[in-house]
Amino acid sequence: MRVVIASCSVDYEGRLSAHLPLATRLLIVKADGSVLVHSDGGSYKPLNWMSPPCTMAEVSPTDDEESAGVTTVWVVRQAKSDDRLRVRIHDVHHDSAHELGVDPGLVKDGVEAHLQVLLAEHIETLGAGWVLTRREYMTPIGPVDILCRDAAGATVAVEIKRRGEIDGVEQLTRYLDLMNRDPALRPVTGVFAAQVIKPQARMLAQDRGIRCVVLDYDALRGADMSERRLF
Amino acid sequence: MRVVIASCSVDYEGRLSAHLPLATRLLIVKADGSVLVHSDGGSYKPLNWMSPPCTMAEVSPTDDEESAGVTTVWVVRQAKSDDRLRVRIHDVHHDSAHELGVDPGLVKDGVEAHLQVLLAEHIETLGAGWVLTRREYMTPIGPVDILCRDAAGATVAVEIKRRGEIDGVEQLTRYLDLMNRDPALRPVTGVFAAQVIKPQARMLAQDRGIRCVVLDYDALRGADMSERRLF
DNA sequence: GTGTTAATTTCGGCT
DNA sequence: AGCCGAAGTTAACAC
Repeated sequence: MRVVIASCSVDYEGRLSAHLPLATRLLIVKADGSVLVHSDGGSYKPLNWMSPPCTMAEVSPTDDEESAGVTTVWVVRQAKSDDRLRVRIHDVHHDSAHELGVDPGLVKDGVEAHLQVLLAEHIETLGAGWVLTRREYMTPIGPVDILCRDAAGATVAVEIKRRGEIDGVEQLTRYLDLMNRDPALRPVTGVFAAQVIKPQARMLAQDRGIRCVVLDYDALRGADMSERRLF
Repeated sequence: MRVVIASCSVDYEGRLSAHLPLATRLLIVKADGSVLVHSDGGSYKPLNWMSPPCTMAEVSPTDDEESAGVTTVWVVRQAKSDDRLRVRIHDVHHDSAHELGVDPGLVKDGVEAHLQVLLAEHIETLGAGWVLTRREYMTPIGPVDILCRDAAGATVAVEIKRRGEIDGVEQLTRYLDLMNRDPALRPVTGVFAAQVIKPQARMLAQDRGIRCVVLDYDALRGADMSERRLF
């Protein structure tokens, strides 16, 4: 990986045309030839970039560029499309290369989908005698995370979030409104399940007769592990 | 902006939990306190990050961490949510800070939206006597870029792309199918307009009775400029 | 490989 | 400020 701090202007031609006026920026050249142009702000998205597979060539500036103060030009070309990036470098403040090796990669955990699977497999967490009807129950306005029946046989719609906020309660409310217009399902009650439920969301749920359940992810996973060991 | 190359492990807790095992990576700390963790591959998306507004604090490792070889720990906290990032740094291969100044920002040009405005203002480019009905004509499956009438008064739907590829033809086909089911609009023909039209897209369009038009962006802009000067 | 959908999406435009 | 939709989206997963 090569890391460069330099004043430069950048032009991209591809799905659109884009131009970056002269300024000091961070340039990153990765091992696969991909290039990122970052400013000292914004989010993780670069101002400009070229995705792999691509090739990076360092060429001499044209006469016009040289008289404008350009010392080096990077020409980056996409291998499959005809996207191209031209980085006109003026002053270089830093330039270093580093051997990083392969990255073991990100391990994600506790994502909503995983919580959903675990809760569906242990639906009795919500109450003794509860039975799973199905996961991802499709409605015209989207899938209900879990549909199940309580001990009395009444239908319950469950909305699962890692963090319970107001928009999750709104989502569940829309599902409940819809399903309660269906004579075959009515009456349907709601459970809002999350690892953490924000006070505002809890208030709103309470106000709408929706039960809030705080999920213990480690306990659910633990129960799942020990159960799998038994069979 | 601070640029660090170091072996580190990273843990993120927030909307999800994520862990990066020990490896050498590029760490970027921007002026607003935001942090990016990049590997030597992948796309422009970092392996892990913290978006502004956030605060970054360098703290001493715990005893456990220190005995595991950790020399420094970065604790990054989101200002508004309780997202947090913990970067456990082992060996530092590079560490430098740079003053970048404000970035003038990206200038986009030739984007589809601009083409759409220009073509709408010069719809006679498609044929003498053609009249604009409206831009961004909404349908249940999305907006049709331009709806107009040809010299004979027949309705024409125009799809505009900078680069005409197959998916653009598919998109226009969906609109045409839909609109031709509406007795009030029927019959609706299609024009696929782009600065460049790929042979495969042209073949598909031809096969479906869709007319292809190559747009000359500079000519459209030129016509627009000279016209604006007149009034 | 191809298509479909989620994302710690980000980003811009509009109400 | 919030809502909606596009993005040079990217990335993971199903088929």
